[in-house]
Amino acid sequence: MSSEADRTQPAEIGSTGHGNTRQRILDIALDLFITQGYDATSIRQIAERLGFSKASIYYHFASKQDILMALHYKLHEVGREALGSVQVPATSPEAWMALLDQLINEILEYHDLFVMQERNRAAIALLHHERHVSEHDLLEDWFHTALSDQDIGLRDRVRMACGFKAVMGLLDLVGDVFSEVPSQVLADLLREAANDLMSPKLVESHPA
Amino acid sequence: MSSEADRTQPAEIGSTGHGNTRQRILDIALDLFITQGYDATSIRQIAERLGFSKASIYYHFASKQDILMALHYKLHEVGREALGSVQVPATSPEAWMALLDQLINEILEYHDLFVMQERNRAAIALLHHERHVSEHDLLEDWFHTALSDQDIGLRDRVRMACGFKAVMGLLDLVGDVFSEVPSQVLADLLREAANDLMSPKLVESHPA
DNA sequence: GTCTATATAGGGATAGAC
DNA sequence: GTCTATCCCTATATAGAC
Repeated sequence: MSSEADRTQPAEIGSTGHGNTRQRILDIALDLFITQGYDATSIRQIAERLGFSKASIYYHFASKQDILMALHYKLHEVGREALGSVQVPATSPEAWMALLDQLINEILEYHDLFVMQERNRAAIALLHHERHVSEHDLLEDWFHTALSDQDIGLRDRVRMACGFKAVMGLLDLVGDVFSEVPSQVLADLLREAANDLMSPKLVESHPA
Repeated sequence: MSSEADRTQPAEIGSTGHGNTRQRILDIALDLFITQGYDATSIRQIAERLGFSKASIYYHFASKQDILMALHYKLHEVGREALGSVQVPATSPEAWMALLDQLINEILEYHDLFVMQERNRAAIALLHHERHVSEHDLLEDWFHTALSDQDIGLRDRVRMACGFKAVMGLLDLVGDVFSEVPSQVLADLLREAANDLMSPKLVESHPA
């Protein structure tokens, strides 16, 4: 999919043992960006955890923003991949449910990246603004756009939004409130709930 | 409820016209903290919008954190108020729905404060840590705690969580995706959806 | 209550040795 | 690839005049 490096699949399994320093930096940064936020995290802090000096970071990344960029870009890849199959926004709750189904898988697999994204909206918005990154293959933006479709009845749109936010919201709760629950069990219950939401009990206020 | 000042009700209506500078600072800060984030917002920026110099801010607030604190504290008040009626966590989806009902009202009324809170989690966590603020009368924390109740069946807990997250999530969407929809219409559709979620179509996996 | 000026600290980033 | 040393800038916060 990308141009050269395809060692970017399972994220962080160091090949031999000397480990990819670049990847270690990304792992540490991901953790700190989640717990402290991007702005409150200094290069010094990252270097400290790494066991190296501050300057050494700049051999692997041109700037602090570049680290954020790299993490953010991974989600772009995930988005492009997941959205590869569907192009046109889903205009029915049923089709929407199929998308939520996929989304749940992605969220479970790339949990930390999603959380990081959500907790650093401001910093990432700046990134987009300053570096002219296209946002159209980001999962969250795609869903947002789809929800803006005025051709869908308002009642359906609200329910679709609820389903979407319920799924995204479980992000915080897994590992906290639901830490004792296996992901797959949680995912199934979530799917069931979303499904109920997407097929309302009775219908009357539908337009046309 | 508090000790002395009770001019804190509708938030920002300046009494005469000279306006409460302190309140103007809070309004500006609230806006900037939402759009740029707490860390990325400088005192200089706030002062600039105010038309005053940087130092003048420090006459009204002891520190930048104090500004965040004041905003955060308002949500505490809201929480205490709203939670005054209920003490024991709601152990049934029906009781939970009643709480969501209240929550929707609070969110609509204090929309910006809620958004600010959500977008500056890290900074506010620091606040709690360094200043030993009790979190127990914050709406979001209260709901979180309630959801951890192991006595509630897992299936119900998940649905309660979904309802909660759906309600909280509509926060971002109002004014964006649903900007053309009157709040009350949106609120009603939201209530309807949450209600469906809280009373599943068929039940069998309930424990005891 | 608001100003100017300043103290102090820490951050991002670069230069150049090893 | 990593180090030490350093530059430069901006930020929070304070002192003291008005």
